[in-house]
Amino acid sequence: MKEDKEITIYDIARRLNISAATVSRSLKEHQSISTATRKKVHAMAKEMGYRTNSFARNLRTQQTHTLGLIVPRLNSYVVSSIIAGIENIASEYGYNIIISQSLGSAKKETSNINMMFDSRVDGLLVSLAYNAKNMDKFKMFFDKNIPVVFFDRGCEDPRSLNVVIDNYRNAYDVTRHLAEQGCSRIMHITGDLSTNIYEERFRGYKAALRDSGLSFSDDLLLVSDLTEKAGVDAGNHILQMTNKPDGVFAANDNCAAYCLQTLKEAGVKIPQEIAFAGFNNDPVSRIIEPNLTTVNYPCHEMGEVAAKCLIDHLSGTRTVDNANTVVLRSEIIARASSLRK
Amino acid sequence: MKEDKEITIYDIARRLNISAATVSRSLKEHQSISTATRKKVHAMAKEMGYRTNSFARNLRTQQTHTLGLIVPRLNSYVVSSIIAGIENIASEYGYNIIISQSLGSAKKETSNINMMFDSRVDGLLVSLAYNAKNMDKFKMFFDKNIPVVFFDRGCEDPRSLNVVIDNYRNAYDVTRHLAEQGCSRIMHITGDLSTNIYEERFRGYKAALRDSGLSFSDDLLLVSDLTEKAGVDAGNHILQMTNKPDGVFAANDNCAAYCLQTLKEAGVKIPQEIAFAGFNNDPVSRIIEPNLTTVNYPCHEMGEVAAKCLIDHLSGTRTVDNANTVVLRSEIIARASSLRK
DNA sequence: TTGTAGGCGTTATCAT
DNA sequence: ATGATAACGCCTACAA
Repeated sequence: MKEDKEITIYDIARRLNISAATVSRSLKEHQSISTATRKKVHAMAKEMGYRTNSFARNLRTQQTHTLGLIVPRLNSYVVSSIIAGIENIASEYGYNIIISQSLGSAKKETSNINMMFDSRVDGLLVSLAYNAKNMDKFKMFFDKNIPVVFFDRGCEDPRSLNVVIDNYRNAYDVTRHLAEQGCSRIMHITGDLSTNIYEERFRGYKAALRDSGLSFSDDLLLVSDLTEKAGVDAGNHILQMTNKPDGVFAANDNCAAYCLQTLKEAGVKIPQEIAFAGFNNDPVSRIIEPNLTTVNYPCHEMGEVAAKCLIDHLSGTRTVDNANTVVLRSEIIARASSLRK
Repeated sequence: MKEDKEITIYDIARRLNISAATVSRSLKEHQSISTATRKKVHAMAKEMGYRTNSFARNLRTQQTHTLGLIVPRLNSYVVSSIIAGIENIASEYGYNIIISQSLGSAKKETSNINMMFDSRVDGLLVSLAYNAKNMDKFKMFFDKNIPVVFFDRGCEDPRSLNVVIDNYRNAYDVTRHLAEQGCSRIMHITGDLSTNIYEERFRGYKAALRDSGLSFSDDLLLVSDLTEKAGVDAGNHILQMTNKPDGVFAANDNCAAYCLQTLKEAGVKIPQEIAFAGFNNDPVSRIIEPNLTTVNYPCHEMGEVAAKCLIDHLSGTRTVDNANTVVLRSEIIARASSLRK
C-alpha cells in the first residue's frame, strides 16, 4: 500500500552519524543536547520528511494524548456547540478527540465506552443518554485512574468530575416567571425523567409551582423525546385537552417552538391564552414568533471548561480546587412568548 | 499512574501453558487454531481482563483503524448532521474518528491536516473552509496513497474522491422558481466566493437570471459570512437600498431567516414585496414565518456515503465504480416565503 | 553531551 | 495446530 518507507529516527541518525538516542532527544528538545546537534537533527528531519510514529511513542510511554467523547447524539444545537468548545481547548493543548454517539441505545453507549477504553484514551468526556443507576460501565476507568468528566448531564459518583448548569434553579426560575405573568395551569413538556437533567428540571418546576401557590397534577406533565415531531404532537395534544394549560414550559427550545407553532396555527393566542418558555437559547428561539423565553445555556463555555478540567487533571494541575463539580452560570432570558404586560 | 499492570497475551499464554503466538491467533479467530484452544483463550482473556493494546497492533500492522475528520466548524446544522452520519458508518465498521475544526483559519486548517497525518489516520474526510488553490496541503496523503474524501465542498484534484450535491443546479432551480413567482430583481446573499459551493451557487443563480431574461448587477450580490448577524445586517442593508430587490436567495437558511425577520419587522410584506429562499432545510426554515423555501440538503446521507466510500476504498472494495465524484440527490422545497399565488 | 541496549505488546515468518 | 523469534519505532536508564 504505502509508497515509500517511513523515515525513522534511525534513518536520521545514520545520515548524521550520530545515535538514534541523540536524535530522539533532539526532537524532544531535551536539555542535555547541544544546540548545534539539535539544529542539525531538526533540519535533517525536515529534509527527510520525518514524522514521529505516535504508536511507537504511545506504546513506549503508555499515553495517547487522546480524549474520548461520548454523547447521546452529535447533531443537536447544544451538543455540537459543546463539542466545538471542547475541540478548541483540546487542540490548543495538543490532544486528539475521538467521538461517538449512542443515539439513545444503551447497548451502543456501552460498546462506545468499551471502545474508548480499548483505544486507551487518556481521559473521557461524557454526556450520558440516561442516568446510569450504577457506574459499573465506567468501573474500568475509575479502577485505572483514568479521569472521567461528565458534562451537561452530571453523575453522582464521587470519583467523577462534573461540569453542569443548575437545571433545578433555572427550571424553577422559568416556572416562577410564568406564574408571575399570571399563569396558573403551567404544563411541563420534558424528556425521559430517568435522565437527570430532565428530572432536575421537573423538580425545579414542581417546586416553583408549590412556591407560587399552584398545584401540580399528572395531566400537566408530558414526557416525550423533545424532537420537532414531539413538539407538534404536544401541540395537538394540548388542543384536545378539555382543561387547557395557560402556560407551557418545555425542556428544550426546538420542541417548544414546534409546539407553539402548532397551537398558533390553530388560533391560540400566544402569550395571552398560553404563555411559553423553552430551554437552551437555541437559534430557533429567536426566530419563532413570538420569540421564545428560554434559558441561556453556555454550551461553548461548557465544552471549554470540561476539556480544560480534564486536561488539567491529566497534567496533575488541578485548578478545580477540591470541588468535583463545576456549575456554570446560566440564566433565564425573558422574551415575548411569555410576557403578558 | 496506572493502578495495576496491563494484561498481555504473554500473561494469558503463561497461565494456559501455550505460546503467545497461539493466544494472538486465537484472539483473531485465526483458522488454524483448534476450537478448544480458542475457547480456552477467550475465556481466560475475559477472566484476566485482557484488552488488546492497539498501539502495539498499530505499530505492527501499520494501520490505525482511525479516520480523520476536518471541517470548518463543528457547530452548524449541516456539519453536525453530516458528522452524525459519518459516525454511524464508522462505528459500524469499527473505525474511530478524530475530529478537528479550522474555524475559518487557514493556519489552523493546515495544522489540523498535519496533525491528522501525524496521527497516521487510515483515511481522511474533509470539508475545506476555502477552496485551496493547490492541493499541496494534502500532497503527503496523496503521496502515501492515503485516501482523502471531500464532502460538502468538493475538490478538483483528480486523485480525490468527492461526495457533494449539485449546488449549481439547486441554486439554478431556486432562482428560476423565484423568477417564476414574478420576481425580477433577485438578490443573492452568499458566503466567500472562493469557497466552491458558494461560487457554484452563484453561477447557478446567474445562469437562472439569464435564462429568465433577468439581468444581474453587482448591487444584487451580497457577500457575508452567512451568520445570524450577517442576516440581520443584510436585512438592514436592503431596507436602505433605494432600488430594492423583490426576491432574495440566500445561500443558507439561518442567514435567510434572520434577514427575513429583520425585513418583516420593518413592515416589508413577505412574499408579496420580497420573496425569499434559503438553502439547507435547516429547522429554522420551518419555524420562520412565512416558512422558508429552501433546498433539501441530505446531510445525514452525505455523512454516511462519504464514510462508506472511504471505508470501501480502504478495504479495496471500491463500490463507487470509476467515478470519483458522488452527487447526492437534493431538491428545492417550495414554501410560503416565496409562493405568491 | 552522547551512545548502548532493552523493552513496550503485537503480529508475521518460519519452523515443527 | 502450535511454538520460537524477529521485527515494528520509540524512549530511557545506565554507561561512557
